Amino acid sequence: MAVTVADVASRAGVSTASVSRALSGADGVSDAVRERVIAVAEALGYRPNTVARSLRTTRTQTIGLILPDVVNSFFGELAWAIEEAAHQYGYSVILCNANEEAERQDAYLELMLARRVDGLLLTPVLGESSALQAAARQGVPMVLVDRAVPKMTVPVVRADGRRAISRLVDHLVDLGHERIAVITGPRGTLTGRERLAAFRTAMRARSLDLPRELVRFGNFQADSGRRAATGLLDLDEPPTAVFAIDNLMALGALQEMRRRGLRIGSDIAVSGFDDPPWFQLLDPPLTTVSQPVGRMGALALEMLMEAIGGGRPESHLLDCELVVRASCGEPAEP
Amino acid sequence: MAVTVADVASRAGVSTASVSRALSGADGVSDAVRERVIAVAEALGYRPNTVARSLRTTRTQTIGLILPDVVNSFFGELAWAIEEAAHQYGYSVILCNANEEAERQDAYLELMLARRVDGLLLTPVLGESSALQAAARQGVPMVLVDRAVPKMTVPVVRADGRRAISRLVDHLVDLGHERIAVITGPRGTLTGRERLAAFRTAMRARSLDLPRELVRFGNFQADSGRRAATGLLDLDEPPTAVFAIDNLMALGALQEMRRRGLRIGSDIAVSGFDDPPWFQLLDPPLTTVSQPVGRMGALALEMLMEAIGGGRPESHLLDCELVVRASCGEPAEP
DNA sequence: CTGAAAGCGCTTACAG
DNA sequence: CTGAAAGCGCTTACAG
Repeated sequence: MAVTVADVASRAGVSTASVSRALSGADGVSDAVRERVIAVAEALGYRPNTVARSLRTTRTQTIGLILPDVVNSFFGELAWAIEEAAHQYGYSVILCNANEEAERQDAYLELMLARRVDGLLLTPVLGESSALQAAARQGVPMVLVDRAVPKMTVPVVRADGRRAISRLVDHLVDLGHERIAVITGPRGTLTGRERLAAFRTAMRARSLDLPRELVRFGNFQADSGRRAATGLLDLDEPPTAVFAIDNLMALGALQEMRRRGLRIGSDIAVSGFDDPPWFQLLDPPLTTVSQPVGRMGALALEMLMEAIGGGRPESHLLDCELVVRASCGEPAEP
Repeated sequence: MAVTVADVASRAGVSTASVSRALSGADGVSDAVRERVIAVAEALGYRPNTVARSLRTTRTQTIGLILPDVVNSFFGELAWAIEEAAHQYGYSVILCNANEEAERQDAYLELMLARRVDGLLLTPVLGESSALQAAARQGVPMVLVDRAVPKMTVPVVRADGRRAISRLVDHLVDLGHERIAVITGPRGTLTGRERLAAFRTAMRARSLDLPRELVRFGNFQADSGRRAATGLLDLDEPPTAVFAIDNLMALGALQEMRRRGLRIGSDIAVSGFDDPPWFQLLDPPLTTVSQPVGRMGALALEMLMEAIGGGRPESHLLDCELVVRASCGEPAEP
């Protein structure tokens, strides 16, 4: 039913080889033939079948993107930055939401491999993943984003929050806070551990204590932020400032504080991580550690292109930025 | 390099036909052969090449999703609802962001067709689209989401805001507002026209005037909301309430109001459209007309499955809900 | 420059 | 139940 190279060839009175060459822009065809073929293809409404092409060339011009939680605006933004960059390179992206479940991630990984994607971009979920190890061992071009996996040699692009977190602690301390709590990610995650460690280091640098009860472990989702805030606020001596290490846990914590009638910025200082557009719309606007999401996405894609081309891209660590707004007690902008 | 059916066949001592049958679960193979083939496939790490399968079966188990603006959280949420539903049906989704540009939409459409997606889900951008018309004429299974195209017979799933908008106007009027402004979408869009018309009808039902200067046309993006708010607030007699018909324009309007130091809910009433998670986090939480995004996505996918199966799914119009919070002057919940 | 032919890895009538 | 063979629509050595 659909028009094929054969149709174009017979109508143009040439071989399918010439049609293929003419249409692909390869040389080895006379201008006369090329023009005729192009005209005929146009007239017939020929649309190359990329499935057939892929079978022949073993390239699909498609990459797989597996993200752990797309409700999290950080990953939402990341997905679109990647999609945009991919199209720039002539690649399409198939995307999947692992929902922080290892089995789901692995199932999608298998699916991507069966679909013969040219490369894989993923933010691995917590836990062992045999599929991931296998794919890496097979040499599937792959780049990790935002999360590294302990003993894997796969290149990864991540953001380093240390500098910004240290500046955040300075900011809080300068505003008079000493009892500062942190809501971090699961113990098993590098992201959670690193940000917690950075926070702890920064506190120590200011000679401040970080007692056990002020460290709460969430799971990067809003509900856990709510629960963590509950625990903190119910303390005999609650913190005067709270730092949540992702935007969803910050959101949950804020909801709980609001529910209790606390005024952010005066009754309690709050700072988040990531910088979704609505952070600045909150009252007061939220002070936060912002990751360069767009650059991470674009860079991840470039690295993947390099890997697909047979190279061995290096890992990258980008710097985060402290965005000071009013939620820790600063005067709001006019 | 990768393991193929032929490899499995020779190792199992059967034909490729038997391998295919055994692995696909088709009948026409003895249990003995089936078991042997499965074991061998497993041992060899055989992963079927879906590209080859697709070429043969002319089914790709892939759908294309073209959205106009993924920064808009409505479409972000929609994308993920669709992705989720698609995977339930064993389909993968290739997604593209048309960025509200007709040429980009058409380029992606061509790409999807070349990739031989089994079906297409899209929210058409404003303006003529020959590619869209052509695809529809060719009978490509297709379902429109959120936006209909005037003379096209393609099935569409949309949300009807009329009832909720009428309730919103009642709500505002009951709170004493009479000078109510609306920030609507581009004149050319059905969405914009419909919501404006519904608003106008509701105002008339309450015997209220809607003077020209209180109707502002944006483009569904935050900046235009900001500009519209500027125009409204600069009026000699500014409105006491503003209704923005999408979440981004509401966001922009709120930013401008905040910039001017207006207190939402007391100095000015604001209501939005859609219901991203952070609407309830604003101070005060935003009253809004909420669309059933998840249901729209799931339904769109079901309709597309029907179309792919050769059916002619009917269009659907879902109802919106008015979510009353405090941004129009109601007391906040405890 | 041009074409005949092989082959990418599957699935599926067609025989037996 | 089983297999030999054709064919999906391309691209690309290989000859000429």
